[in-house]
Parts: sequence; C-alpha cells; structure tokens
Amino acid sequence: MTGRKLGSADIAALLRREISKGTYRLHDRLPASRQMADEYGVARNTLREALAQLEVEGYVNTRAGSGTYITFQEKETNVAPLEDTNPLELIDARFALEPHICRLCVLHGSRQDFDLLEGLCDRMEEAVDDPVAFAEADTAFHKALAATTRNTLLIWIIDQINTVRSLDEWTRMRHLTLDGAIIKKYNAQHRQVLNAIRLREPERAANLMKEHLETARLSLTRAAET
Amino acid sequence: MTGRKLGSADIAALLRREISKGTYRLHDRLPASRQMADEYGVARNTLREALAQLEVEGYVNTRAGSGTYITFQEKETNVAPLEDTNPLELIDARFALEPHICRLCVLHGSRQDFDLLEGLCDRMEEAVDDPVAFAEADTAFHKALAATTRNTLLIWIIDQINTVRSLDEWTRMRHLTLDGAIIKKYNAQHRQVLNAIRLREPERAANLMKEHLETARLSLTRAAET
DNA sequence: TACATTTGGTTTAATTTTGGATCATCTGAC
DNA sequence: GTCAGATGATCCAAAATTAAACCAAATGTA
Repeated sequence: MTGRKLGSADIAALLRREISKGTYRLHDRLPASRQMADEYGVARNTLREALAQLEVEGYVNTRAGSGTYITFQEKETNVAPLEDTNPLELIDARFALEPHICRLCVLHGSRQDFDLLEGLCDRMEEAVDDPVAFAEADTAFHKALAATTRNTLLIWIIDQINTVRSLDEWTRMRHLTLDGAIIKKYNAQHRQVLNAIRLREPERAANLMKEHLETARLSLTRAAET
Repeated sequence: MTGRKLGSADIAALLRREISKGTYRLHDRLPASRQMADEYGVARNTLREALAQLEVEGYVNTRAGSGTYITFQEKETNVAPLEDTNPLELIDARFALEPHICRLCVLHGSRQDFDLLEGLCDRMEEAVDDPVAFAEADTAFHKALAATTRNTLLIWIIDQINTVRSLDEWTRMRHLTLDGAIIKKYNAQHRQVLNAIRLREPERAANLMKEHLETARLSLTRAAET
C-alpha cells in the first residue's frame, strides 16, 4: 500500500490539501521545485505537472526564475480543528450533548418523530450481522434525535460531529468494536431510550442515554487496549 | 454474509460508499486496479467491472495507462445553518454543553486553569457598570472553561457558538438584558461554579451551571417580552 | 554593472505503471 | 447438468514517471 509510486495527480491532491489545511497560505512561496520533488520522492517533471494542474485550478501561480506562489484564499471554514480530535474526546462531547438532547426530545417530539426513530431502531436490529449497515443506521438514529429537538444549533453540532466520525481511520476502529453482541446491546439501549422519550420521562431518557454512551466508551477503550 | 464471495456489484456498492464518505475525494486517483483487486480480495476482472459500473454512474472516470479518478462532488456542506439560530436555541445548546463541561473541568483542570478562571471572574466583577466589557470577559470565561476540559472537540464547538453569539443583533439584545443587578447575579454564580470545580465536586458544579443558565434564560425571555 | 546563483522551463529516451482485452477454468445456485 | 459469474494468468498498448542535461528568467552580490 505504501510503496506505490506517486503520480502528478497524487501530488496535486496532496498539495491541494496542504493549501486548504493552511500549511501554505496565500502569497506564500512554495519550496523550489527541485526540493519539493525531492521531498515528495518524485521526479521534478512529475512535480511540475502537479503544479501546472494546480495553476489551472487557480491554487498557485508560478513565475519562471522566481518561484511558485499560493494564490488561493481558502473559504474561512473550519473543518481543520475537527480533524485533530480523537474518539475518546468525541465520546465526552456526546456525553455532554446527547442526554440533554433526549430531554429536549421529550419536550418537542411528536408522534411522527417517534415513529421515524422506531423505524431506525428496526433498521439497526436488522443489521446485527452487518456492522457497516448498523453504523449507518446508528448515525441516522442519533441525527434524528437531534432533529427531534427542533433546535437548529444542536442539529448543526451533531451534524458536524458526524462528519468527523465518518472520516478516515475512525470507521475502521469503530468496526473493530462492533461485534454482534455489542450491536445487540446497543439496540436494546436505543429502544429503551426511545421508550422513555415516548413516555415523556426526560430524566430517565437522559440517564439511559448516559448508560448507552458509557457502554460505547467501554467498548472503545477495550478495543484500544488490544 | 462473511462466507459469500464478493461480486462486482458488492464492490461497486463498497466504493460508492467510500466515495460518499470522503475516503476518496474529487480529483483523487484510486489505487491501481491490480492493487485494489488485491485489497478487496477479488479478481481484477471483477473489480474492473465494478469500476465500469461506477463510471456509468458518473462517480469515476478511468483513463487507460493513467488510472481512475474520482469525478464526484459530494453535497456541499453547511456553515450557513448557524446563522439561522436564535438566542433561545443557543441557551438550550449551552444547557446541554456547559454543565458537562464543568464536570470535565473537575477531571482535567489544573491549578493554572483555575487561577486563570479566577482572573476572569475578577475582570467580570470590575465590569459591573460596563456591559460591553462584561460580555467580553463572560465569553472568555466560558471559553476558558471549555479549554480546561482539554477536549479539542468541545473547545471547537464552544468557539463556534461564541462566533455566532458575537454577531449582529444578538449583542444588542444581549445588552438589553444586562443591567447592573443581573451582572452581579451572574458574577456570583460564576464564582460559585468555579469554587465547586476547585473543590472537585463535579455534580455540584454542573448544577450550579444549570442554575446560571436558567437565570440567563429567564432574563432573556423577560427581555423578549418588553 | 557584471557575474554567479537560484529558479522555473524544456527536451530527450529509457523504463515503469496502468488499464484493456482474452481465455480457459472454477464455483455456486437453480 | 447447466449457466452466469468470478477467477487468475497472459499479452498488449497507452500513458506516465524518471533521470539527466541544457536553456532562460529572476535575483542576489561584489
């Protein structure tokens, strides 16, 4: 996997990301082409082709004899810090958010909301043997809970969190923790939470959600130890 | 599920998911067909068929001798919704976040953190007659609380929230609610919260924060009625 | 100003990588 | 048994990467 030869398209993608990430900023001069080629372990030709592509896309502007300069103003948004977070931090954040979200669900939820959540529970139960499908339904469930609060801000926050959660190696790690037994336990807990919400018992719902998250935290730390 | 052989349709579904998820992004080059076939444990023929299907669907574009490239722009996301939120929603979100942040402060806070918070309390008390200065110190206080948790994600969330809060008409509305009496009450509550954290009493700290937010909510609704 | 250095620009040919295509065979479902 | 689909091996041709050498523009320095 790692030994693969890089092509100009790969380098272009790499640099695009560096620029977006802020490693290189507007008006900065990139290192000399020979040096960059060396750093990335690629021929200068290849690197030059990557830069040419980026120039077409408007990321950079290169002047003979002088250098290559960034000409790209990243829209000031903000997925960057999110990428530095880790699964345990995520669980803590969910500990903060989701129990209270349950309380708000009790306040603002309607029959339709609950039926929708019920449907997602069904989907999760059908997916006991398919961690990928389960994870998808699980995400949808927690998103639907947020939506039930009718609180734009909370919905947005949960959305952001889910974006992170779906990235990169997380998923792999996540699936490590998802065997059939765990999934069954999660399913039972989801049902309990939903029932408490249906019965309009905010504190019980919140507490059940805490239990659920505690379970998730446990299986996560356990997976991390192996 | 695990025993059955994967077919081209399965691989196509898998890749579609990877692309939507962002594992592979626009302009990225996929691994070589031989390599991917190997990774997914299928024959190259099978994998090529999957790619052919994805090409028809417009997910990728494959060029002989070069590679196959992602040509799919996942839905653009989502900073706007933050601007549609309102002060009451904000309070609810803070109700979710800040009590738990207090608990985490108890866990992760050091002497230095507490001294810093103490300093901010001082600043707020000096600003009883200056709503603008008070509001600044107040924001700083709640940010510092988040920072004390050491949780990147929570810090980021609070940051985002504060960005919204500092915008537009909010400030005006906010200052309506800030007479000297309210400010004094807030200050007392801030001190109480900080003390509970210092004494390492997580639940008391959380409850005091809830009280504080309840006060804020009240003065907000009262201001809205006038 | 004159000169040396650094930078990007270009060309070349050899090599490597990549997808395209075919075919005999194996496997599982009906 | 039949048949659709997966397999794995092989050969092909298109395209890209490489490496080395040389050119030209910009820059820095004495």
